[in-house]
Amino acid sequence: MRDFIKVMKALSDPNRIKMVKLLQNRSLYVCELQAVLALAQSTVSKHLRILEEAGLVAYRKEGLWVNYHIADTRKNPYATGLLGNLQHWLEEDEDLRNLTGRLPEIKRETICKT
Amino acid sequence: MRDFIKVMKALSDPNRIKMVKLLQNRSLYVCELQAVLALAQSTVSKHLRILEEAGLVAYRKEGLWVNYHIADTRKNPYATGLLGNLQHWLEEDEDLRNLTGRLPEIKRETICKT
DNA sequence: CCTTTATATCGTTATATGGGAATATAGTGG
DNA sequence: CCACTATATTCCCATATAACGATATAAAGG
Repeated sequence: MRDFIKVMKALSDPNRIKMVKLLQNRSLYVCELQAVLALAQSTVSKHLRILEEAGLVAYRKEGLWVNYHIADTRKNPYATGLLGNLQHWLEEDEDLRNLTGRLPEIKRETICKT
Repeated sequence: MRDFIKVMKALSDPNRIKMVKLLQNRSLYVCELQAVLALAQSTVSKHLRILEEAGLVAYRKEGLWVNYHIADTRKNPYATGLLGNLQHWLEEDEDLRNLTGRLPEIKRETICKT
């Protein structure tokens, strides 16, 4: 029950849903997500932690950068189920379309270096 | 997006999850749910409203009583999907097993009449 | 119309959640 | 070790949520 609720709560927030849908296109660095979503860095970091603890995403450290991607270790069956659904759900969402459309312009090199 | 979030939020609360799982066994009156879950009547009523607005449950008025059941109208695809998943998810949950086991003893006639 | 009973809504309170600024941590390069 | 950068954590504020009691509504029967 607790694991199920973790997944449900994680996917109850629009920004976290956007993160998951974006990551289903390709893996992203924290600073890239920050740029696409126009959120404070701390906010992005916190959301990612919630998604990670729900078993929805995972990360790989690359030096100073952290690359987030959809979790492939399917330890949590509810996460697996919802991620599967989300691959076809919300495809028509206007907001999400815009974000996804801007993904190609987003590159760590041009975004993160201040 | 809004509809999706409604479903996720509705299923982010343990008592509402229990309600849905119980209703997947059989339809129940408000007072029956109140008895099984040991919650205040107003609390049960509010939870049911949230579930109903998410498209997860529906009700039928029977005189003074209101009979709630799993929604069959497929207006909300997310509700349909999650309800499908919940038919086999959480089957091992201890807490839920206990509640479901007590369902046969629960009857409107003996519970609701003060 | 009045009473009774089942359910819904309102008001209040305690806790949870999302947001950003500030600070801490970690990795990289001098 | 020091400076710099990306990310994580902490702190605080505003809002959302869940719980209950009290009250309102609705249906049934005198």
